[in-house]
Amino acid sequence: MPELPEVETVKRVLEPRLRGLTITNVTVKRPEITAYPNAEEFCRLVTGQIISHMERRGKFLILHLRSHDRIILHLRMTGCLLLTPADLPEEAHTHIIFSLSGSPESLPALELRFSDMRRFGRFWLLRENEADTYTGIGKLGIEPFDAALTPAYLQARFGKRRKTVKECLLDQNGVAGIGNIYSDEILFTAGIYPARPANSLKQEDWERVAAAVPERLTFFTEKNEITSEDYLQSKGRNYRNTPFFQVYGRGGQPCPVCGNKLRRIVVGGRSSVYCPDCQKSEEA
DNA sequence: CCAACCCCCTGAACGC
DNA sequence: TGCGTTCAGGGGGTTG
Repeated sequence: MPELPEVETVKRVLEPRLRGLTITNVTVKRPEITAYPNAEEFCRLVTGQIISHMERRGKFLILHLRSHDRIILHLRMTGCLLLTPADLPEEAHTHIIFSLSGSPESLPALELRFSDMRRFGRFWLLRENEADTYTGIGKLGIEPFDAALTPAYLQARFGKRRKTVKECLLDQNGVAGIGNIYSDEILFTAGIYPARPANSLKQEDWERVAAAVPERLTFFTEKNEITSEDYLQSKGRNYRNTPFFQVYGRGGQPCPVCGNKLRRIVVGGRSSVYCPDCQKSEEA
């Protein structure tokens, strides 16, 4: 499910509450979820470790441990991370449970639970200084809020490619964190037809894309803001920014800018919605 | 290098 | 009602 704004929201909700907690036990119910090392080894290495802080990189979450080992995870399509009192019933499709200690004694014991209906999500554990040849984080492109995200960067990276501009935005090794929803939203804001070949974009087009990427991702991240109580209450699935989508999932409805009908097409195998009038296939 | 497929999984929505 | 098909916001792998 989640793209950068959702992963960032998970990080913002959980990070302050996880800091300093000790992982006293780990239960892995579906061994395939731990991509590296194997489930048994994963549990052995994680047990007893203390969480220092949490980070997001692209759509990955990284739990930094005080030992400088780190737990890395990717939610993929339906993964969900919940910090919950240990006595609450488990969500369906709960595959990994981290028992935690260290919260104030007045509060009930906590668990960090990973549930994932489609089981595409993955966990990794990397020891301090262990080379990361497993997760793909090392190949990720720049963060969307990095000052390095300039029109020149995009043009240099994608300007000669024949693939569509939408596929370029989805390429995690160019800019990390954009998925199918926000690529549509970004291209709508930039006024660019999603199936346009990247090598047909002009300087001014890349300028609009470079501006729209951080602007839209910031906007949708802020719309997702949620208290940790509401986050838990909604099972981590209350993405409150969805009413603010301008085009995603709105094929056939009126364009929020010009009122003409939004159209749905397939680009790079992904469903894509755009406004034929606001996003011309060629610049005038 | 690239495009065009395949795979991983479950569940919701839709058509007949 | 039931059954089959299609689709879903993630990524990776193989083939030609």
